[in-house]
Amino acid sequence: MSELYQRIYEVVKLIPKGRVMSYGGVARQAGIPRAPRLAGYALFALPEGSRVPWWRVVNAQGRISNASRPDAPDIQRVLLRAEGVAVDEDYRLAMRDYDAEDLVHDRLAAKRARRRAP
DNA sequence: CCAATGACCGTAA
DNA sequence: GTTACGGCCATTG
Repeated sequence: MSELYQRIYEVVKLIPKGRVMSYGGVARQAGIPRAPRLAGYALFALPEGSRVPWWRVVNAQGRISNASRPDAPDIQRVLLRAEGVAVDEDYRLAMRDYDAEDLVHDRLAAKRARRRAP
């Protein structure tokens, strides 16, 4: 597994329950601003029993676009709704309310600061 | 090595 | 609010 994938997984793990992030946002916070598609690859490559909350990642339009399997969008919607995220019948949600990029950015900054001066 | 591929993004209309 | 298009870049064949 590449080091890049690990960075992506670390970011996704920081998304709190009931919040989401775009693929581009994940890529940015992982330090690969021009490779949002890579986030998709990384999630596609996730093993079955992984603890990475992949369902909290949607596209920048606030829409579930998961084509890994035909029924994947429905699975993802069920998981999100179970956390209190309102997803409509067209698999869309309000990014304005749920985007956690700033939050994750702060958590990463705090983590880096702590590592620098424990 | 080159070409195709894709859980995408930003901008433009 | 939408959809369409060009660009991105690591992975795959």
